[in-house]
Amino acid sequence: MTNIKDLAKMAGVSVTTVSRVLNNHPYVSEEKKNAVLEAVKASNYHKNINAVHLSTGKTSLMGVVLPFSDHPYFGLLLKGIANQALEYNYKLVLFQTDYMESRELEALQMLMQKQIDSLIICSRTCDLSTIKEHLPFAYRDFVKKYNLPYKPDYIMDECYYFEDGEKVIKQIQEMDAPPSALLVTSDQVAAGIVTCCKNRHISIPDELAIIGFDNQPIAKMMNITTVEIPLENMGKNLFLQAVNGDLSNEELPAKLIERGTV
Amino acid sequence: MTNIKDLAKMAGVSVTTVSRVLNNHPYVSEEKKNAVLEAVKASNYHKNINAVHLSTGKTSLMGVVLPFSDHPYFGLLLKGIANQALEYNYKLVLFQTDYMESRELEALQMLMQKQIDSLIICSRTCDLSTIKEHLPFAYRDFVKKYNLPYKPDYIMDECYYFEDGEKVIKQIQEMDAPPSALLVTSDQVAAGIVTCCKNRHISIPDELAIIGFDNQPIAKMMNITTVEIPLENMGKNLFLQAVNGDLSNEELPAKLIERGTV
DNA sequence: TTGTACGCGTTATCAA
DNA sequence: TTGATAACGCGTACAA
Repeated sequence: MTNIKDLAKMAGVSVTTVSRVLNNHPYVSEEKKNAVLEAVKASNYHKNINAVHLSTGKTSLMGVVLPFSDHPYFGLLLKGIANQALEYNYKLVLFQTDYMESRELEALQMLMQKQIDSLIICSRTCDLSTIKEHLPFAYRDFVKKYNLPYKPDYIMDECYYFEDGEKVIKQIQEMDAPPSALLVTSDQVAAGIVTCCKNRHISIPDELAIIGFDNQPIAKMMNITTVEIPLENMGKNLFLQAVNGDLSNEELPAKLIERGTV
Repeated sequence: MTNIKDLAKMAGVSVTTVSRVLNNHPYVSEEKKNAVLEAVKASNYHKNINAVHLSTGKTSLMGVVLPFSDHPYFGLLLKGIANQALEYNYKLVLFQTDYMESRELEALQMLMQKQIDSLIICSRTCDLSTIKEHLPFAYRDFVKKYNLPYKPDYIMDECYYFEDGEKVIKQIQEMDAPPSALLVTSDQVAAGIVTCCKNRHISIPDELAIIGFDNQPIAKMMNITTVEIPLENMGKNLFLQAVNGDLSNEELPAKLIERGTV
C-alpha cells in the first residue's frame, strides 16, 4: 500500500506538501499540487484513516445504543440520527443490546478507547452510576423523571412486535379485573391487539379501548387511535446535541390522533 | 490521558512489559505484572484503540450494507450477522443506504481506508463493476444468477412495509388482467394485503391467493401461507465467510409453510 | 524474563 | 510557499 511518503517521493515534494494537498490546505503552488494529484492517481493511493485518527484524536464515528433496530420506535429514532449523521459526515456504530447490560458496556468501552467520538444511549439496562463510573468525563442526561403512581398488573413488559398483541390479550383475559382500555407503546403491537380482538370477537372500543403510539402507517390502515411522536426529529436533535455538546433540553410536542379504537 | 509510557514509568518497567501485560502475553513475572496492573488501576488507563489499529493494521470492525434495518428481512439478516460478530468480538458499522448508490460508495470508501476490515453488501444499487474498480483486491459474490422470463406488470417494486399492502391492491384493481395470486417478498406486506382485502371484501384465497415470505410471526397470526427462509442463519454464514475469507457457497434450504391464503 | 528502538501513516509546529 | 521533524500511542523484532 502506498502512503504519503511514497507520494512525496513520486511527486518530488515533502510529505507536508502532500498532506496539504490531500486536505485542501492553502499555500500550495498549482504546480506542486498537480504533481501530487498525478501521483495520487498513478498510485491508486488511499489514506489510512487509522493514522488520521491517531494523529487527530478523532474518528467521526458516533455510537448509538438501542435494544433493537427492527422496532418502529427505535427504527425511526435511528433514522433521524442517521440522516443528521450523514449531513455531518459522521458514521454510526450501532449497538443492538437486546437490553443486555454487557452490550451496553461494550459501547462505553469503545467510547473510552476513543474508537467513537461520542455515544447516544437510546435505552439502557445498566445503572446510571455504571455509566458514570466508566466515563472519564461528564455525560448528559435528557430524560425527564416523573413519579407517577401505577398498578403493576396493568403494565405488560416485552411487547415490541405485532405478534405480541396475542400475548397481551391472553394476559388480560386471565385477569380478575381486566382493564377496559390499553395504552400501547407501539402501533405495531396495537395492531396486533386489534387483530387478535377481531379473531376472538372482542369488540373495540366497547369492550376494550386502545391507544397506540407513534402514528405509524399501520395505525392509519387499521383505524387505530394513536399518539404522534416526532421520532425522526428526536433522533436529529439527539445527534446534534451529541456532536455539539449542546445542552438544549428541548421538549418536542406529541399529538393525539383520534380514530376508531377509543 | 495516560498512555503506556506513563504506565511504564509508574510501574518502573518498560513499555514492552506494559504491552505484554495488557495483551496477556507470556514471559512477565508476577511481580512486574502486578505493578503494571496497579498502575492501570491507579491511572484509570484506557488503550487508545486507534493507535492499536494503526500499529496492527486491523480494526475488528465489519461493515454491513443494507437498504434499511427496520424491515424484517434485513432486520433478521442483520441479527444473524450481529450475533456472530459478537462471538468473534467484531463490531458492526451499519450503512443504511435506502438504495442510494452514494451511501454504498461510502462503505467502499471506508473499506479502502482500512477503517473496516471487511464489508458485507446485503443489497446494492451500484454496478458490480463499480465495486470492482473501487477495490484494491478481489471480492466475493455469493449471489446465484437466474434468467427467468417474467411479466413486468406483475412485478411491483418498493413494497416493504405493512402499509404498502394497500398500494398493491390498488394497483391490481386497476389492471385489465389482474393476477389471481401474489408472491409477496415480505410477510409484513402480505399481512397488509390481507388486511386491505378484508377491508374491501376481497375473498382470499378465492379471488386472490397469497404467499408471504420469511415466516414471520405476523404470518402465523394472520394465517398466511409463507416461505420460511433461514435468515438469521444466512446472516451468520455471511459473517463467517467475510471474516474468514471462506468461499463456502453454501445453499440454505427454504421451506413452504402452508396456511390459509392459498 | 526484560528492555531498546523502530515502524505504523498522518497531522501539526516551526523555522526557513 | 515549502519542508524537517516532532508528535500521536501502540506493537514487536531484536538484542541482552
